[in-house]
Amino acid sequence: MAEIKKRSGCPVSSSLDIWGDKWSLLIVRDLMYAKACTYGDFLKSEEKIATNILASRLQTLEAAGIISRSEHPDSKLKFLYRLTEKGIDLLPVIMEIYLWGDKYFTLSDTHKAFLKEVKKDKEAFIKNLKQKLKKATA
Amino acid sequence: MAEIKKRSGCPVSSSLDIWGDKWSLLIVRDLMYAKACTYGDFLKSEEKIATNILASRLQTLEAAGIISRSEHPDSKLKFLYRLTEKGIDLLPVIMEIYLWGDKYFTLSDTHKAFLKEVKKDKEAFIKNLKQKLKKATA
DNA sequence: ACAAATACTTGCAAAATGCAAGTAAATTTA
DNA sequence: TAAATTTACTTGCATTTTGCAAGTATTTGT
Repeated sequence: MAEIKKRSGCPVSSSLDIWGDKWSLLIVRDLMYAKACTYGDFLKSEEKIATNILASRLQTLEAAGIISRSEHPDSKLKFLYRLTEKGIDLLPVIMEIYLWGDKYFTLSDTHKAFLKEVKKDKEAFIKNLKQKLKKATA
Repeated sequence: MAEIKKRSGCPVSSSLDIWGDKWSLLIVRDLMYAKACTYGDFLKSEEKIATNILASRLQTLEAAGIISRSEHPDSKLKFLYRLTEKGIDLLPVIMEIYLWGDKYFTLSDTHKAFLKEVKKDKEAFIKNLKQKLKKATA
């Protein structure tokens, strides 16, 4: 893994240096829903990430301490990826992106329903989900 | 401008399709501080964006309705870029990135001071800044 | 009239992305 | 128990994006 170079001391810039691309936050999104995913689970996502890109992003995110990789209880063939606490802390970012998307895109009924829930009480929703995810931490 | 292709119906994915790269949100960040920037102003930022990339991103962001381009009152040579309301609505996203960065990077005193202010009352800070930016809208 | 400023554009090399196929180990199936 | 399948990747290659340096056209200031 080539280490990540910081373009500046700005925390926004440094954050984007790590996960500022079209795929990283989708991996985080998947883990936010699923709590734990295998490599194959990520490949199944609607956006169809290429397998080499997935491998590369998983490595970067793990190196950055945002996700963890551990053995699957059922099989030595599988591995489980989860959010670390640092990764869980990206949840507010993801949620604000969802809310922006809610305002400026036409959403499916599923997403509409999800965001209706979120908007009822954003803080509570995030807090609750954070707790659930924290319990699943390896 | 090639139009932006959506990878899926997920609002997070669609958002990243527009501004999910290492530069777009830094442009938004600059406008959040400065209210209005010229092309040259963006080039002066610490991260040193390449001029062709800047031109490309400004076009994309304008096409997406996130920023506006208008004439400079002082000179026909200059143009002013500002956030539209859609762009201003990205502020919560940026602020959550700031807060994540605050937790996981070592910050300069300037950034520390800034984030201390934010954390005193996040909602109020965002609301206030939104209003200020809205007044500056072209 | 000439030089400087401003907002880009262009050309090219390097890096990242995307696609398809391949590999190695573990597990399931016949 | 041997063969087929599953799983997590890796590899090779074409395409796209990025980054750097230089160039251009218009306007402004001297």
